[in-house]
Amino acid sequence: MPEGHSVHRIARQFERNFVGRAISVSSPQGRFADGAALIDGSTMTRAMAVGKQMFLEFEGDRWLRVHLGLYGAWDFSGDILIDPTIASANGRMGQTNQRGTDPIYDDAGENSLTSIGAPRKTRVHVRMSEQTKGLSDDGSEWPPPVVGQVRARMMTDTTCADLRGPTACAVETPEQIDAVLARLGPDPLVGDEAEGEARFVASAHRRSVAIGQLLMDQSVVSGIGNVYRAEMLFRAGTNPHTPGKNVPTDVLRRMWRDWSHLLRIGVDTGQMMTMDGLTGEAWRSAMASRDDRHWVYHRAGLPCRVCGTEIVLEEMQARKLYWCPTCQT
DNA sequence: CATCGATGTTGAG
DNA sequence: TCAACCTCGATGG
Repeated sequence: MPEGHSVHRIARQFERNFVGRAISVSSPQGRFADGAALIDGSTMTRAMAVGKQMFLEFEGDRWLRVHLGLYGAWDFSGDILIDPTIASANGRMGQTNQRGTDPIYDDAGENSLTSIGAPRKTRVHVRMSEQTKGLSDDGSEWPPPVVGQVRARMMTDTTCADLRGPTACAVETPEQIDAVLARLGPDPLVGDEAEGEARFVASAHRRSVAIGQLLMDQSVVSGIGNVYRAEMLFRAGTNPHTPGKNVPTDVLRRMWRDWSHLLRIGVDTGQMMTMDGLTGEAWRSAMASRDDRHWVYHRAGLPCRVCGTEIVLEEMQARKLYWCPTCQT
């Protein structure tokens, strides 16, 4: 699954295009039929993301909770108002293309609304005028045909969002939502940031578990996944195996602030930009392909960009962990 | 065209 | 600790 930044971007799309409107909710695939019936036709009143969880509030004290899991994704089509706080275009959010970006929101240009040769999977269609109402600019119908397994479809008069492959998609009560929220660690984009920092530092510093595991623990800090974990540990110069209690609190504070920084960049650009210190040719080179965009992630056996040591690949909690044994001590 | 692996979590054993 | 979930781009034949 996309890490925390993508979920915040998706929540912003719902905020802009669905909140305040009556939503037709269905489950073309059928597996969400019961839940869909509970909220079908009601007005969405709020959309929010906390870490990798998204919460959509409907009138009548009903919430839809969605977690994309490893390969879930949302497809948006129809009229899409682009949130000014995020970059261009529209289409599929969540999964990433071969270049490691959110294709829909990649502001590199290729997938923008005005571009040609957009990737096959990108469903870019914006109604241009009354005359073409009911039709999209790519010639497809309205509502869009269901393609493949669509767990949930949410539609306003003009905008459609299809959900596929989620780990969680359930209508819940405010109490159930509170219970989920209570289990989540702080998210730099939710609530008071200084308070979040204090919570993160305190909970990480009291644990004997490796910091590499703590960063991935959604009850310690929300939204970090396997890519950001590896990159943050490299940026902090920290050995992933260091017990949380042995990581100096000032280093933990720097890690929290780094996460806040990286998350904002991710939300703004739709890319997991972790080499933001680079400029000019170095940046262009780093952005050229997904495998060239990170300090250590997906670089097993390659020389460390800083010291030349071979990047190590090991398994930590059944997830691949990449790190530089020389730079991270 | 078949198979693999992935930015994740849950629950069984 | 590991299988299941159930999607799709990448990879190899």
